[in-house]
Amino acid sequence: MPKKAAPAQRRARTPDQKQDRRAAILAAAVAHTRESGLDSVTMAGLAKRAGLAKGTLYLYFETREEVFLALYLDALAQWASRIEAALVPGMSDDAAIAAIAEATRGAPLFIALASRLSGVIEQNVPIATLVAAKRASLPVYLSVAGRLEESLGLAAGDGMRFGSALMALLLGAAGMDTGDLAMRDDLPGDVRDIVALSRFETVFGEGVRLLLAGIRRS
Amino acid sequence: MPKKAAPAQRRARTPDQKQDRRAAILAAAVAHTRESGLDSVTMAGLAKRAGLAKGTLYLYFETREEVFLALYLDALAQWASRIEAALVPGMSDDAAIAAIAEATRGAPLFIALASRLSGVIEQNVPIATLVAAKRASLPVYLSVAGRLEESLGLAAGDGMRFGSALMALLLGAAGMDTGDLAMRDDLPGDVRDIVALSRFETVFGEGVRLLLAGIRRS
Amino acid sequence: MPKKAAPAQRRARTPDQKQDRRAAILAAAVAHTRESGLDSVTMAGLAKRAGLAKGTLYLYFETREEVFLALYLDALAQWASRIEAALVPGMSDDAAIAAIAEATRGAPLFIALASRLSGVIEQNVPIATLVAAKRASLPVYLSVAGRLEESLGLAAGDGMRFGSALMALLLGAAGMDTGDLAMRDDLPGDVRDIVALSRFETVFGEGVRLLLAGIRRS
Amino acid sequence: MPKKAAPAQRRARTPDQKQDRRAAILAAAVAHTRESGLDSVTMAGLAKRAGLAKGTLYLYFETREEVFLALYLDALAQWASRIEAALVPGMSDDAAIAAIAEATRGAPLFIALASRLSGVIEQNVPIATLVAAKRASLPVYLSVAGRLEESLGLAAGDGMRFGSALMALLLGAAGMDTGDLAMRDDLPGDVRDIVALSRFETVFGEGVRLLLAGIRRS
DNA sequence: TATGAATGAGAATTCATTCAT
DNA sequence: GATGAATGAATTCTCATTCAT
Repeated sequence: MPKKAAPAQRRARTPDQKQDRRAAILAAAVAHTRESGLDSVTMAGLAKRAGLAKGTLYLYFETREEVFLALYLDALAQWASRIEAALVPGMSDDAAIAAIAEATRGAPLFIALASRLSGVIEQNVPIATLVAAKRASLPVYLSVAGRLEESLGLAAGDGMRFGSALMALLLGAAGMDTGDLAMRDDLPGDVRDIVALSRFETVFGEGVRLLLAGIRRS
Repeated sequence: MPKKAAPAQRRARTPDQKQDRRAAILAAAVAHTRESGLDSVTMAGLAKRAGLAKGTLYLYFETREEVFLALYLDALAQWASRIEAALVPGMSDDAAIAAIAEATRGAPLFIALASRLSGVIEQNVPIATLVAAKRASLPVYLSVAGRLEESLGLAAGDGMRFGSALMALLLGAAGMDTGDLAMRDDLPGDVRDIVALSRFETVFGEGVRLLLAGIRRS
Repeated sequence: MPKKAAPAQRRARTPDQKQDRRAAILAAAVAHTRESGLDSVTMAGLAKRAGLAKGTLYLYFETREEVFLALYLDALAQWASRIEAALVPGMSDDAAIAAIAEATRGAPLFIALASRLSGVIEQNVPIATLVAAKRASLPVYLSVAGRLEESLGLAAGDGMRFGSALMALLLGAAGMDTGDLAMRDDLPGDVRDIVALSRFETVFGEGVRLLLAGIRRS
Repeated sequence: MPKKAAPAQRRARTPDQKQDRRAAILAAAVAHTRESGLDSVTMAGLAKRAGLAKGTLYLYFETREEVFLALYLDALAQWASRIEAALVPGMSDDAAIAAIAEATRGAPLFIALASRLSGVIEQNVPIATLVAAKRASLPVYLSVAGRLEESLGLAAGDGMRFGSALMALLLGAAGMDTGDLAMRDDLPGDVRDIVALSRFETVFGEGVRLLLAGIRRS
């Protein structure tokens, strides 16, 4: 007796529907990442979470890395809008530093993705997709740079210089962060002190302060 | 099921000989990394390259990550000595910036290892080894910080503040670097320009300049 | 690093086909065991023998132990049906003893699997699978027990008591069996006699006789 | 500068000293087994525990299995003496059953070793050692058999017949035992009942009762 | 006698991707 | 468009045993 196949997911025919489904996949990825970390994202898990079959994912993204790249673009846009919202013209440097730190604190996904961007993601994505992504990200960078200039009173061009350094600092400080290590109670006190030297909060906060002072002076 | 054994490599019996063998393993790892990248290092490959049996590696390092950690400590020491040798009291800021950039350029292994330090390496190493590593690295950091202070005429304490930010910037700029991407000739011109924005040289160089100006001002 | 894939074996799409494929894997395992013993079963070997890729095995069994557990359930069912077929109401005790011994002789796989059941298999199987297996085996035990009662004229409940002891005796006698050892011609005569004391046939046969006499008397 | 080797263990020269060292190794094995189980015994662990070097072990035992075989002979002797001490002439069958069960309960090492005897140990031991072991164990079996006869009033020869079946039952019941499984609280009630059917205590106790009744009747 | 450095075979499992249906 | 069965490469670590010293 031949059995019926399991009923397939309703097909997405219109561009809007396809866009929705794409968004649903990304949402599943975000949710999974929040719970279990970026590295544990698998295509199978994503599919199940999105209520789709594994193969279907490949109708929307050519590779796993393409999912991450799309995720990155979303996260970048979000981070940018948080930063821009937090920066207001005429604010003090201290306030700006605090605002930047605060906006960044809330964007762990952005940090995780940005760290992997050049190392892994860009190596495994069709060139056309990469070109599109680069083109899509430029205006975001420019926008943040512009906002930095106007809110901090920087000279034209300094927004981008400051922004680039800021981004590097952000990634580096995140990479140096020892995470839960500082909380292990089996660490000797002196070692705990050493570990504390590379806490994200400290390194990033101090670094931003220096960068801002530097851009003012230059 | 009893296994066979077999004599092979001359045995390292004295502490000195054992130290040498350990160093030989690390040297093999460095050589392999230089050719094929850090991620492609496997214990089997390492063993073959060092002319040892796989099991022998585990007499010297408990896990693969412990190899990396040892590698990091060596690379850190080398980087530090390059930096310290390049920094001389009384040098101009521009000269210092160039010296730091130059010293770092020659230490790609250090950068690669540092990037993975907290993310992967520290998660997979016995706590005792980690403690030892942390304790071993502190004097190196302090030494670099001291050298920064004396050569750049920084106030006490500013060497460490500057150094931490410098390290973060270094890692971040390395992480942002798009590597060979900028050289692909199938990239449209506008995209190539975008990619160029995150070249390591540029980002790191500009960033160091800002940091140094900032520490001077603060 | 993306992996390649490749089409190969015809796909099992319907539940029936999947059941067939599952059975084919188990058949491969049985064949291999018969030739080389249970302990030499490897997933790689199984895959090759079944004409499948290694990964495919894991679509049907979550772990190696799950294969063994499935094998056990099959072997149990077979052993039970052999026993039940051999036991007929009204047969003499001697005939029953001979029948049980005979039925068991032909089930070396069952014995091998049963020996490992609690020691290894049950320790490495998802709890849900274990529960299902336990539930599946109960009716078999009950059926054998019932058959023992009706064919041997045992009181209600005595079938299970006798059956449990029988199973223990079976496993123990199999475990004591020295196998080929008795046939080595480099054994001194006196030692050969000692070894003969623990031959499976002897120990099991005598033991069953005692158990049966015991259950009759009790 | 050549370093001194670590001071070696004082040499055992007289037969007594050698015997002592051998005993020390076995004692280490017993201690380890009690803590972590038989399967986790490694030659390296044994050496460390006995305060010897790995190579030294091989001066006293040719293979790992030979250690187990020696362990078995000790455990057998102990179990036999417990059994014999517990069996007194004129005792009731019920008392005898209880005594046997009790004596066995306290000999988990004996059970573990006996289970592995023919399967693994005897396969990996030099034939001469095996012959010696077989010859050494016969008088023990005979002694137990004799004791069974005199304390239970069995006919000549029945002691050995009963004893063989008893041993098989013992091993089999131990092999069927599900150990900690019965205590897992994530098991459904019905499954827990099934698991309980193969508890060592129950199966062995009931089995001995049947065997004894059987030998009385035959 | 004692040491301990060196050996190396051996195996389970994951998961991105493809493509027949 | 959607499905999900099939693929197969890729890698760490253990430990009994040997033998040069």
